[in-house]
Amino acid sequence: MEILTPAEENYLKTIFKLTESDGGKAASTNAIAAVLGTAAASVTDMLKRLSAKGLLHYEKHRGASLTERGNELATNLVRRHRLWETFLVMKLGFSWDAVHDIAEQLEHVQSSELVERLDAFLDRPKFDPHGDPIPDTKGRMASRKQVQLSALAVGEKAVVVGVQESQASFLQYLDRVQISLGAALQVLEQFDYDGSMRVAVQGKDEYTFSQKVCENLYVQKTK
Amino acid sequence: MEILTPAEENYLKTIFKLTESDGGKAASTNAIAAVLGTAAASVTDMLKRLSAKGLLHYEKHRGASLTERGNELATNLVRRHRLWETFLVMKLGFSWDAVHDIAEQLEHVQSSELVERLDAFLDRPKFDPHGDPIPDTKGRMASRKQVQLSALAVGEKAVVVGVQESQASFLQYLDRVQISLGAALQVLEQFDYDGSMRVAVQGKDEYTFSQKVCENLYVQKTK
DNA sequence: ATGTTTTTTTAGGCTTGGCTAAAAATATTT
DNA sequence: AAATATTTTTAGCCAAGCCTAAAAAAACAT
Repeated sequence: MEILTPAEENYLKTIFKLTESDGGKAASTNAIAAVLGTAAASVTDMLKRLSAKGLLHYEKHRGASLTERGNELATNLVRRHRLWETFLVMKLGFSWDAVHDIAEQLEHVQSSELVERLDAFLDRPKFDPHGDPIPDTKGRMASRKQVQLSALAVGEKAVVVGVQESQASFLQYLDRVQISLGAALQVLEQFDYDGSMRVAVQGKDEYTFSQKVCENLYVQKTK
Repeated sequence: MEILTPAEENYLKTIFKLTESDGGKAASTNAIAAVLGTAAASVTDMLKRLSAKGLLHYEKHRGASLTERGNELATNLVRRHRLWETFLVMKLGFSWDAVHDIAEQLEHVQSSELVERLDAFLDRPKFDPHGDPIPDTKGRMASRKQVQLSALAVGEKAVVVGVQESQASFLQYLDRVQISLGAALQVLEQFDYDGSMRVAVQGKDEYTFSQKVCENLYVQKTK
């Protein structure tokens, strides 16, 4: 496992995201520069260096795409980022939209044992607080895109697809309020004061769920 | 709050430790170089830069000592380091001697809100797993030097001076086994298998304490 | 007090990861 | 297909943080 600098890791991550969101096409110099907020010339420089290290394929004027090794490292970085975001929200009580910048720093801490223990501490979550899947040690991840119930706006409809923490007491509570995997929900009202929500379950019953419940429930939006 | 690079922070921390352990005398160039593992010439360089930033007093051939501002920043870094070490041991289950290198990285993450929330999450601990005091936001810290009971060797004697987590259930347990603040202990036997210890309490009763108990009990060594 | 040893500083270089300005290659228009 | 516009690369520069080798200052010994 070669060790990369934070800057190198950020390039890999950026190229990873760009190629992913653009169906596997090579990432262009300008696009990378735009994401990282650097000059295009700096990108060209770095692409040469990373290419020499075997982490990406690069040909002049032709953009960059990750090698298998580069992909592995980038996926692992995404894993670290999403685990830290989960930690910040679930354990430290940050709101899910305030954690990105801190996770950007934490993701560069080098220690595979730390990541492994953090994963275990969080009960091996499959999704981060934004609903993005967390890759496992081998880079595999769920493909489903889900969000916390608490992230929905009034009026939105969704289907329950999972829970973050699956303690018996929480599952019993869900049973009590008629919620099971696949249950259809619609947000009727939101109370900023304590983060609770009034929600229609299966189009008939209405319940008010506390913030804690809303954050533990994962849903997929529907129309 | 100016932002320092990790390298700058490390210099401040080193000078902080050196002047502290040497009764306030200025830290010498060579001593700093030895701690950081860098060349003396590099230290001279950096001392000039930090002096220009007003973080330390530096005169040629006369060593360096922190200004008030430098002291503040260094103390805050120590706070962050010790909080992260506490997190790694108490929450992630690292052994207390394996956390230093990881904390060295985590301490450089820039976010005062993160540190504040981490502190709260850990129940505002006063000492880290090595028994060193954790400075509070204003830089104040306990002066007592204490260690976890689990850090003692067979035969060593000590006096109970505090607990890490002070939930009612733990305090009740202590009551049950005759332990209160100031109780005299002597380690009679240690079981590597599960980290438990047989301990003499007040020179008369003997109890076997689980690893969890031994890690939650803070003691001061006696002869 | 003078010479020797140790410590510290200066001088000059190197790498990383940035920058700008100009040149070259590629894409797009007409 | 030629002209124009855009993208990318090259060339040259910079700061941070490190290095080595040599010079200078301070400390120690005789």
